[in-house]
Amino acid sequence: MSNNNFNRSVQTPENDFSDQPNFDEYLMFDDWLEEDHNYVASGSAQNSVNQVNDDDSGGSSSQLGGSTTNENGSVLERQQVKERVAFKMKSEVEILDDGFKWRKYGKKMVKNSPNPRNYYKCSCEGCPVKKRVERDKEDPAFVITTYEGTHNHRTV
DNA sequence: CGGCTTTGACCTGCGC
DNA sequence: GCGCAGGTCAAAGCCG
Repeated sequence: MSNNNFNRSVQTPENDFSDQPNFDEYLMFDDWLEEDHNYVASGSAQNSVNQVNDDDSGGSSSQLGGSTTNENGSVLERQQVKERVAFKMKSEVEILDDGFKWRKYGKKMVKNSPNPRNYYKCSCEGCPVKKRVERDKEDPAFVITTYEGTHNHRTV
């Protein structure tokens, strides 16, 4: 299954990004739907994010995972949404060489952040994967990347 | 010349 | 029903 290829690349960022000098820290969320909502709506979850980055402890990240299981409807809803993975890392550049080739198709100012959000599609024909990239509103040194979908091909 | 980025406009969903 | 915000499209310009 080629899914594994994509999963592997996002779940072990240190492998793919080891040659990127700026990644002092990174943080990854599996199925970050609820956190994403909180982040956009109020920024409350973002404090947790900062805590994790500040502390870099496994306990904090499990706190994020545990907070997503309280609503019946949203669990079902989440299962219907295509795979989404978000992670935040310390980087000066927004365009990371993650093994795939991306084409920018949009840029948008978002309400809760002074920084624009950039939209990218995988430029491999037929591949449905998209990603959003935005800078942390409080820590511009951090970049928040959200991958949506699964690559149906191997790395470019 | 081809591919990519930029940028404004348009569409859609959601909350009030 | 209206307004707002997010997401996508498409034309034009730029760069290799």
